[in-house]
Amino acid sequence: MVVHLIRKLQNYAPLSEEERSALQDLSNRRQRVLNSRDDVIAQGERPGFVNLVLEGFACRYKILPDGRRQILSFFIPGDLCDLHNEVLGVMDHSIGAISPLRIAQIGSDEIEAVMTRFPRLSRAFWWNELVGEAITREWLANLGQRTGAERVAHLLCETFVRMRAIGLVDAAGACPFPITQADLSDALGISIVHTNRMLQDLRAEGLIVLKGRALQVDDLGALMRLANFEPSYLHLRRHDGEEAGDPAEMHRETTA
Amino acid sequence: MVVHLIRKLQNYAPLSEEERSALQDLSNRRQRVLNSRDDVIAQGERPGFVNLVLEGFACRYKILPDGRRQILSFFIPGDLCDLHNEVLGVMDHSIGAISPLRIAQIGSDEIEAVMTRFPRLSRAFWWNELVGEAITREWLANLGQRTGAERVAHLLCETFVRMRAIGLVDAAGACPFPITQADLSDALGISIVHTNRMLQDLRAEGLIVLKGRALQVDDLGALMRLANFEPSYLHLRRHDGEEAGDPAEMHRETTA
DNA sequence: CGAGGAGTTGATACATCTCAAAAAATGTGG
DNA sequence: CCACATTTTTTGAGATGTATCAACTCCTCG
Repeated sequence: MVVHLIRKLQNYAPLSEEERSALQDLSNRRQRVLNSRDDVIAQGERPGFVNLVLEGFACRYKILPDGRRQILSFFIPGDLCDLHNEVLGVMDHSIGAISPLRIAQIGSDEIEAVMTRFPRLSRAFWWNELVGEAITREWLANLGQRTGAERVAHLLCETFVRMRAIGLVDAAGACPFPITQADLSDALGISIVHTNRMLQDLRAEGLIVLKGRALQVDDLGALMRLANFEPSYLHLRRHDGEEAGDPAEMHRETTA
Repeated sequence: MVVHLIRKLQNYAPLSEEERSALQDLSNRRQRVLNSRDDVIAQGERPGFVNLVLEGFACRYKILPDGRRQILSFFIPGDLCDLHNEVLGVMDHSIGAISPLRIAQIGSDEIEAVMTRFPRLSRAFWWNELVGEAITREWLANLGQRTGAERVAHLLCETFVRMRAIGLVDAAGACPFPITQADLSDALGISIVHTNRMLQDLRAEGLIVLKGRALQVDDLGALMRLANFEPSYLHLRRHDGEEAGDPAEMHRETTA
């Protein structure tokens, strides 16, 4: 659904009908469906396309020489991967599907054309890229400074807020969350067992319900406090965080 | 010294005399000198300039709500900070001087003009940005997957190789290294005490000599092996790493 | 209904942290 | 160039967060 991308970009600037349909076009031309754990593109390959996540979760990850895996970021619907990576030539990391995944493969030239035609869209893409970098920096702080419990809580906050921003949190305060505990631990730099225990602590305190590939946040404020989560790095419009908020509001936009 | 920037960019593409003097120009207009620990720009401020490090080390860092500090990257001579950060508006992190520092402050418009006039230089700047992001990703893997000893070794490898690439490693295999152990530990996510002990292990094994704000690497191969250091993410020309190499080679370029 | 993936549990080991203080290096003003 | 103040590095010892190993249970899905 390109609507997720549109919702996200509108955090930066409102888009015209024309701009929105240009995005719709881009995403309709060439699509690809993958299973969980399939690679969108692997370390060592040359990027041919810009990938737009339409449905499902993906991740950027890196395998160390000795086999350890670090997940570098999660992609949720509306996320754009590797807008500029062709400049480097060879991928120094991989992109893989976390869940069943549908993506649009967009040629660099097609993106280029749209960006030339719609300068505001071009700036919105830029903004989007920079927010991605800000998230990576926050992850660095997460791994470097926070305890296991904080890391887990922080990642849940981040993902939940990002999902909310694209309208994927429902009225009950729940959203799809297909990330396994093994994936979480590779993202957070802690063991699976420890991840499991930290999640149970969060459950025991009544902050979250996490089961069946879905995450429900019952007390976002408390979760944010526990994590030292300060959402400004996401550069979204709403920085409140007091309560999960009125989910109805998230549906205000046209559903493309 | 703009020569460091030039050397670095020439890892991507050779630059003409004209292009090099354009860079020289950029860096001569407006300069600024700071003491250790001064901020170049602080979290919350709006970036006004692109900063080019001419002499000394700086770092990008982030202060968590509860005061903990994470260093996100180190800047060495020739590094360009925040080529595009004006898009985000407000800095979500700070840039501070690690050592006495001299920087050039370049207006976005001046950079813009040069990039328009010299497309190859423009692509070189791009490449430079992307290498910066690749380094950040590697740091994530470093914090998430490596042990304390490996982290220390890895950061030393990275810094040493980057210094070598801009010609700042001397014939004895030594380079300036003004980073304190406290800084190292904030970058690596381990305590000062542990950092100290890991450094001593490296010394005891005869891999490095680190004292008086200088780092000498005596066995780069062994250090790289210990760290699981795989330099391809730096996207430099020489990926050997067998021995510190012939430093004379690094002086082949004109000294601007 | 069976199989493999995902989640959970308990027990033990160890890497790393914390606290506290000394030693060494560095900078500064007289 | 010395004396003092400050920062940085080093050391020791005890506390603890997290990893590891191994087993078991519970899902999910074909």
